[in-house]
This record gives sequence, structure tokens and C-alpha cells, in this order.
Amino acid sequence: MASGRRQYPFHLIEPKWQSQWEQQETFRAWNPGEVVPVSHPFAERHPKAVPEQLPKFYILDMFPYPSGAGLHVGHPEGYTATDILSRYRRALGYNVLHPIGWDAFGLPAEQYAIKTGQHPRKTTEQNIATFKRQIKSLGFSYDWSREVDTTDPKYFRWTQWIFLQIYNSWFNPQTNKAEPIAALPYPPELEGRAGVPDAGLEQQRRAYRDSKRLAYVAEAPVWWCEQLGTVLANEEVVDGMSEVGGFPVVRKPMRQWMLRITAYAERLLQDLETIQWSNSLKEMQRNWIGRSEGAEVDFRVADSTAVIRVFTTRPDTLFGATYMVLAPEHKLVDALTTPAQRHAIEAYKSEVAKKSDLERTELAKEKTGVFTGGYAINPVNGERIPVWIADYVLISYGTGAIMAVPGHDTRDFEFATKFNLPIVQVVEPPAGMDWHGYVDDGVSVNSTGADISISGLSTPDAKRKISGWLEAKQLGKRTVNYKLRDWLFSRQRYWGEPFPILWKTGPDAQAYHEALPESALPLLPPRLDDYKPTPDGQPPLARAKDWVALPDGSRRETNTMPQWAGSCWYYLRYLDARNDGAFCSPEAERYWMGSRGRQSALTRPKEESAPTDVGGYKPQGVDLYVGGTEHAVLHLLYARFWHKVMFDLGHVSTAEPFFRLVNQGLIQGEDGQKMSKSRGNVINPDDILVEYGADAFRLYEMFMGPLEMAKPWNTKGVEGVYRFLGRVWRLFVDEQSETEFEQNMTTDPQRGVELLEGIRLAAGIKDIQPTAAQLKALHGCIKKVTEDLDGLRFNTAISALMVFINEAMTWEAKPISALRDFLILLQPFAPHVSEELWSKLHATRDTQHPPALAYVAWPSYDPALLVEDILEIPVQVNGKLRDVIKVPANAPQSELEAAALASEKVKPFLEGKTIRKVIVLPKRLVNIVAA
RNA sequence: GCCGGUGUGGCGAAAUGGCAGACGCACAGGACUUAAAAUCCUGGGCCCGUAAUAAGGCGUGUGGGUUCAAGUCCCACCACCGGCACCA
Repeated sequence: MASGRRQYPFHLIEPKWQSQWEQQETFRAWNPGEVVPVSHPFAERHPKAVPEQLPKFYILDMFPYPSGAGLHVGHPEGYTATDILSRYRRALGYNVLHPIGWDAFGLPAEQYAIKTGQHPRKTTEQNIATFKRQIKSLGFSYDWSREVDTTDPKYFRWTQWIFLQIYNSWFNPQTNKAEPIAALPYPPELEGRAGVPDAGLEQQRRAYRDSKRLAYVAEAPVWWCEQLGTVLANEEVVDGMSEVGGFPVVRKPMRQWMLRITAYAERLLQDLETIQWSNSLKEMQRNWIGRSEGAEVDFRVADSTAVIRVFTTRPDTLFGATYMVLAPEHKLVDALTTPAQRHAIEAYKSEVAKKSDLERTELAKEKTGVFTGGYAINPVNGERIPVWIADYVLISYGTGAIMAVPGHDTRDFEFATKFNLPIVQVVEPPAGMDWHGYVDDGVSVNSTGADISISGLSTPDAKRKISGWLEAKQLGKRTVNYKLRDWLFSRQRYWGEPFPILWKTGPDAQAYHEALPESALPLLPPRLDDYKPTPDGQPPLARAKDWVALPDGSRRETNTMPQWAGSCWYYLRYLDARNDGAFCSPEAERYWMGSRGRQSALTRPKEESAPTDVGGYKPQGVDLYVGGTEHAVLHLLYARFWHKVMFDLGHVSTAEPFFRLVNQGLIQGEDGQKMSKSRGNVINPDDILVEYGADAFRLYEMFMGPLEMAKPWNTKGVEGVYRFLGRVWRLFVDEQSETEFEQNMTTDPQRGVELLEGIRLAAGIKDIQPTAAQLKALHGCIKKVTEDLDGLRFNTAISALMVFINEAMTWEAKPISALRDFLILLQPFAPHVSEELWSKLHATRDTQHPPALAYVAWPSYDPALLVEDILEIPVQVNGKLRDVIKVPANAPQSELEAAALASEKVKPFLEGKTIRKVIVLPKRLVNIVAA
């Protein structure tokens, strides 16, 4: 800033009110059954009500990972938006839940520990302290009594508990939900029979149970990152590099914990219809789940009993399948390979195995593959078709094998062209289009066999007919495939939740796992001196030999949970954050997540504030969740999955956790680029606060533009809103007393905050009736701010506040009532200065203590006051503006028309023309059509 | 390649199909001041004009269309941002 004197003493005002709010616990949210102290402003606002009778509003921020770098200006963007809405809802009379916490497990603290030997707990605590100081300095109205920290044993005790709920469940496809594993029915062969040794049966049953659990162990090829010393989930690998740090990763088979999220694929997809998220976000989740409908078809291997099963979305093109392709890793490859091809196949396989996925995609421009020498029989026409292997077929999707229809599939077409494989037409495209490589719907042709014909049918009809035929002949069946994979849930790290799992050895010398009892929770990680993985690739926890080995010979699981675990359910812990007996009480869960509070008569009927039903579903769960797009698929999908399991098991009462979700846009650097250390364009909120104060900072973050848009930071812009706050201040306070205050400040800087008492209200502020013009300005502002807050349009709401102040600055006499209402409107945006001025207004009266501004009822506006008597009506000729005429608001159409035609400015444009038509919209405009 | 989003002054942005550019930044001129800072007032899309006005013309990424009227609706395209990407 260009130095200059402070616009107003925010440096005293802001800490003053922040400590007042802290001492008073002003923003505590009240749970059902809690007794609100009579002196609390909530009780003063709602003297007769108990919390559960009030409509609730749960407004949630994505909690931050407390990094060492501290807050950057992107964090407070969403936090400011939610804080404004929280304060607005409180003013409307809602019981508002607005919590914050720390997603504090994670890699940076652990890597720092590896380097320095400092326990991650310590780094984490320091970082949390920094974040907390920064967040508190912004004056957010969080309920700090509900603060959570995912690394706190009192918290992760319940993360582990939820893991056990998942572990102890299986997904029943009949009921389409999770059920207790104890109630899992066994197949007939595992029913107890006479003559079968009990021990053997019990082991088989255990293996069967373990294979059905929602949390299971699998030897899976996983992404191993040498530098990070851990495996990564598919989602954490970007372009063959680790998302964190950008280190190379390799495929490696390892024993891992997996969560069966795929069982929920359909519900995760379907239930998107019941929630109010942005289109793009829902689309990203849909793409990630990747549902595709089609059929599985069995191709008999020629001269063999073996069968190759393929998945296709286009069973209608079966007659066009001229060859098949297996993924190189497919289990039938060896059996199909002829001696002549053996060498080429082996060479290709080992070449593919060496390639990382990055290389595989990079080289994807050119298709590669090798003929196995084997043949399969096309079930529709009995033709012998060659079977190839190629890396464009992925082992992990569908069945790992395809029928190739080069006529109507881009990839198959490329491949067939390169290797001179036959290409035949089986779909007729619309007239004028080339059928070669035509992949969209058309009409089937050349699709007649001995038993079945679909020639002449449209693609959808053809699909239906051939699928029915395949099912009848038991050659295949309709199937749905998903891209979504099960969730790789274990990490080889220290700084994460240990699994509450023991490994034991059975009578057959096979290892098996067993859950710890709930009473053993929380299971704390051991103390370590060295946080690195062991030299033989064991996780760091394996270094704690005493911790791992139990006296009875069982051994603890040494993997830990991924960072996502803690963030999968934190919004539930907020509901009842200090409960030691449960993750959350059922009463708290039903009140805050349910929709019953909404029906209260205290809810004003409003169009946008009560979110409209989505597809007939009532709003439920978190009312508004605000955060960045970077969590569009991972966190938001995992959390929905856990929530659904908890819902199935009866622990929560809603099917979805987050009813409405809004992504705030990225704040870019002043150069319009993404903020980053390397570009040197990072803005530190602390610097801005010192210079302009928290209120100006908050205001600017919201004034920049629409919440969801990306927008560049401009410190000059902060000065604009800062000047606005200065004008607000000068509107209220007496100039003389402020000059004295400034002088006292210089001579006696120690006295600080009590000097504020010496600042008097401006003389023009009087307890008088506002004029009609003043009321119009005020009520116009109330209307605009109210509507804009309902629509999350913070930038235009602020501009309405500016318009009001610009007008009020010209008032000779300033009615107290109008200024009071203005402060109520300003409070959500700039709470500190609003509270200060509010208390000054009330100091003029003899009330003992003014009502806390944060709980004062939101004003309503009177539309009658906004009506104009004389309107300025634009007059157009052929759609072009020619004049603006003043007419009485109630002027009838005929009068408007006459006035418009009489306009001197309009006449020249009508000369020599005939008037064809005059469009008159009363109160709006007149358009004269002439030719 | 596919999906989603965004294109409006020098800049951030506003605008139920009805006066494009509210509000703010930057800029220019003025008042106050010995001077500056701060503050207050005034101006402002571009072009053409004029001593200064006025009047006029052109303007919301490009090209078409619908309409009395289009930033807004429809079609085609271009650019940028985000996501996915050999998913059969």
C-alpha cells in the first residue's frame, strides 16, 4: 500500500471483538438437549426455544491440511463465504453448525520426521497452531468447542472403529446393502456336515468370510514409490509419477488392504441425482465411476474346451468381429499360443511388463501386438478368427479380452489396418457417411447367421435382440461394467491410523487376520526413533518389534490407513465432537443431518434459501459444503462410500452426507497464473491483514468476483474495499473525537483498546424518522443483499452495500434506525467494524448491554417503499435507443405510446417512415417499429 | 479425442430476452494543503466530430439464425481453463 494513514483503527477493533467472541463462546452451536445459558446471545435471541425446536443449518468447510507454509489466500476464500452465510443464517434465526478442524495425518510431517528425527506429532502441533492463529485472526464464527484433529487418538479411535464396521460387513447383492458379516450365509458346501473335520470347516468358512468382507486383503499389483517408501492408490499416481513429490512409481505385487467400493458403484452413481452439486462435479464423479452397459459374450477357443469371455458395449456388432485381442497378462495367453508363436509372444509380454504405464500411454500412438497362433469361434456365425495379444487391451477392465470389430471401433480399426486384418461392415451409418470406423448408432447390416439375424434393425433394437439370443443360448449375458476399482486402503507409513488388526497363524500354518475388540481402541502407533521403512521393504511400524509382537504370538498389522480415512467422516464427528462413548450420539446425528428442523415455522418462506428438492428428494445431510475442486473425485467419493456403509449399518440416518456442494474458484496470483512458490506470486494473508485488517480482507475476497470462478488477486483491489470501510467508519464517527483519538494513540500507544471508548458518534446521527428517499435507499439495499446472499452472489451484495453508503454519505441528518439496519447487513461481511459501530450506536441509549449484533434479526424490506412515482422509460426506434422519457409510474399504455411518439428526439427517426407497430411495455420500454 | 466450464472497457466485474458496462481498481481534471499524503467533487467503452457541447456511428470471442428487441435463446466455429483419456 502507498503508506498513508489508517482508514480506521481496525488494529484495535479486530482483536477486541475476537477476544469478546472467544470469551463469550458467541458462536457455539447447541445440540439437542443442551441447556443454553440464559446470558448467551443465542438464548437472548430465542428465549423460549430449546435448540432442537429451531431449524438447523449445517454449513461446512473442507478442513485444511495444516502445512508448514501456513495459510495462503486461497484457503480463506471458501471460509469467508461460509462464514458470511453462517452469520446470515444466525440472523435469520437458524441454529447454525459451523465447525472447523485439521486433516493432520500426512506425508510432509512424516518426511520431516525422517530427515530430522522430530516426531510428526510435534510438527503437526506447530502447524496447527499457526493455522489456528491465522484463521482466528480472520474473525470466522466457528464453534471452536467442536474442533477436531484427525491425529488425536480421541478422534482416530473412531476412524479405527468405523474401519472395523466396514471390516465386519459384507455387501449383500440381494438387498443391495452392507450387512453384518456374522449374518453371512454360507454356500451349501460350507454348511456343517457329518464327517467333515470341524477345524477344516472353520478354516474354510473363515476364508469364505474374509473373501466377502468390505475390507479385505489382496495380493494386488500396486504402485510402489521408492522415494516415498510407500504404495499409492491409482488416484495418487499422475502420469506415472507420484502426485506428491512427482517421483517415479513402479508396478509391484504386494499384500494390501482393499475396500470394496465397487460394490457401491451403482448407488454412488444413482444417488448423485438426489444431491445438489454442480453439473461438472457430478460429471467428474460419473466419469470416474464409469458405468457402461453391454454384454459378456463367450467365444469358444478352436479345438479346445477353453472359453474366452469378452465384454462389449456393442453386441450388435458381433458379426463384425474379425479377430480377438487378449491383454498380455490374460491367463489364457499361454494356452492359446502355438509353438511357432511362442517366442514372439514371450518377447512381447516381457517388453510390456518392463514398460511403466506412462510409457504404455505415451507409445499409444502406434498400436503394437502379436498373433498367438490360436483361433476362437465367433458364436454368431461360427467363423474361426485369430486371437492376438496387444497392450491396448487392459487386464484390469472388463474381462481383459475383447472381440475386435475394426469396422466400427476406432482402436480396432487402427490395429487391423496396421496388421492387415479383415475389416467388414456391419453398421450402416446415416446417408453420406463413410462406414469405415463409424462408431455411432446406425442400422445393422451383414448380420445374419444360421440361428440369428439382426440385419435391418436399428442399433438399440439390434442390441436388445442379440443380447436376448445370447442369453437364451447361454453364450452370454447382459452386464454392466464400471471403471471404478476397489480402494487400495493401506500405506507403508508411520503418520497414519494403525489398523486395529492382528495376524495369527492357523493350524494349517496359514496366516489369517482378526479384528481387535472395540475395547482395544484407540490403537496408538508405537514410538519410533527412525521413521523410514525397513531395509527389506516393511513399513516403518515393523521397526517397533515389541509393539508388533504380542505375547500370544499374534502380530500386529504394520500398514497404516491413507490420509483419506480421517477426512471420510469428520463432518460426523463435528456433530458431537467430545462424545467418548460413540462417534456421535443418534440424537445429534438426526438433528443436524436430518431435515426435520426445516419444517419449523421459524423458517421464512424463501425461494432459494431453502434448497429446492432434487428429483423429489428432500434436502438432508450437510446443508452446504464448500471446498476446492481438487477433491472432486477422491475425498468426495470415498466419504460418500463410507457414509453409505454407515447408513446401511444404521449408524447414520441419511443416504448422502453432503446435500449441497459448491466449489470455490481458484485465486490466481497477480499475474493471472496459479499461485506457487516457484513463480514467486504467492500472497500471504498475514501481510494483507497487517495493512488493511481482516474485515477488508474478507470483503475483498468476496468482492473479486463470483465464488465459483477463478480470479486473479489484486492488492489494489483490497484498497478499494478498505476505503469503503473507511467511509462506513467516517459516516458513523465524529471527526473531532477521532482526531483526538489519533493524537492519544501517538502520545500514549500503550493504552490501545480503551482509547476506542473516546470516539464519539457523528453529530448528524439522530433518533429521527427516515425520509422516503432514505427508506428507499435502505430497503433497496436490504432487498439486494438478502437476495444475493440467498444466491451466493457475494460480490454484488457488497456492491449494494457500497451503493447505500455512497448515498448515505450525502445525508445531512442520519436516522439511527437506518444505520442500525445497515450494520446488520454489513455484519456477515465485516463483523468486527460492524460490532464496534453497533456498540457505539447503543452506547447512546441507556440499555445495560446491547444485543450481540451476531444474533440480531435480519431486517426485512417493504416492497411498497421501493416503488417509484415517476419512471424513466427508454424509447427505441427499431430497437435502437433514441430517447428516455419521464412518465408517471401508473401511466396507461396509450399515454406511454403518445408520449413516446411526441418525443422531439424520436421524431427525426420516424420522418418519411410508416409506423408499423408500437410495442409498449408498461413500466419498461416503448419500441416503435417503423419502415 | 471425450466431458464440463469460461470469453463483456486499460483491469476485477454487473446486467428477469427490454437504456450494455452497476460496484470497484487504475487513470485524468478540480477542491483542501506552503507542499504532499489522506479525503471530497467531477469525468470516463471505442470512433468521428467540437473551443467546449450537441448530434451521429460502432461495440459483449467469430460467423450465421430466431425476435419488434439478443451479452442473454438456437446452429456452426475459434480461443482459454479444469477433468478424463487405448475403459472395449
